[in-house]
Amino acid sequence: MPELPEVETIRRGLDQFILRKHVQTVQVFCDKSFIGPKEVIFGQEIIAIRRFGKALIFDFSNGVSMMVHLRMTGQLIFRAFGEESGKDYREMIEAGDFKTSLYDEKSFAGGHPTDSFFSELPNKQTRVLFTLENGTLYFNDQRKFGFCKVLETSEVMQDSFIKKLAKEPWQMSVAEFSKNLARHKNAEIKPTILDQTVIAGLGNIYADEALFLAKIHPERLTGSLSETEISDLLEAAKSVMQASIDSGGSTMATYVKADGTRGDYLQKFAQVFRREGEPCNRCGTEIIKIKVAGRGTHLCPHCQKKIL
DNA sequence: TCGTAGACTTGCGAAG
DNA sequence: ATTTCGCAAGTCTACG
Repeated sequence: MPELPEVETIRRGLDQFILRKHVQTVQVFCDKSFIGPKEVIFGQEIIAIRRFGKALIFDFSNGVSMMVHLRMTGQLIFRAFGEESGKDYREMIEAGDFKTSLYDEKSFAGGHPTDSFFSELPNKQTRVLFTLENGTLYFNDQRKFGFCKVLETSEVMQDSFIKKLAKEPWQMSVAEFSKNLARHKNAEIKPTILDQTVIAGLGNIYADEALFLAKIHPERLTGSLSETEISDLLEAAKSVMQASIDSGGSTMATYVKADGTRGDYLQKFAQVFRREGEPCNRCGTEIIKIKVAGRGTHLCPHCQKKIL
């Protein structure tokens, strides 16, 4: 799931609920999903929740940190004590009380949208359960690609993933983006911008959306982009991700409004992603879906020409 | 060094 | 209706 905007939304939500709270216990249901000793965070206060690209870092009061990466299907769900069934939460959502906020006073959910957002927890997909002072945080993951990893706070920046991560589009100059792109001159532009060491935060959805906005065909060779196109692409990456963050947490807010139907965010905001067969909002041409570097890829064949 | 295919893992929905 | 199969919002590794 979660690309940068969703992870940032989760970070903000967790700030509301669990910052300054103490971890009482940690239960690990799947060994693969929790790396390192869990005991070192027992009793510790969460003093910060940071984000680097799509990764979250929880800092504890004893100089220990925990990295959480949701990969494709991870979720983080907080429920205050007594809200474990999730029933009231769903009723509230269905009643339409959910406006722009992603959460009420008692619950929060973010990540890959599934029924786990409002059904009873823990469930079959719960990999790790954190008991805090005020409620329970569930790390759920349909597949087991995501993970929690305990490490020293001082070692966070040396982590193999964090260390290689490029800047996020808001911090990156056109010159730096251009330089990073130049390392992949002969690769197609789409896989190049999915590379987190080139630019941080884009995943399959926002890569397609950014390329559409910048009017660049995903199979164009990276080295063929003009300076203007590179600049437009960087702007587009900022724009599509910022819009998603500003929408107040796309995945959650719109998912629940759709009464359990998946992809309402996409119906509402996406210009190309999962819109194959539908008309381009810009020119009316039918959006197509192709495969680029092994990934499903959506584009408007009129707005995004392969050859200039 | 660079580039792509495969692996990891589970469940869903389309296809037959 | 039941079974099969391709595919999925991510990243690392292996191999040419």
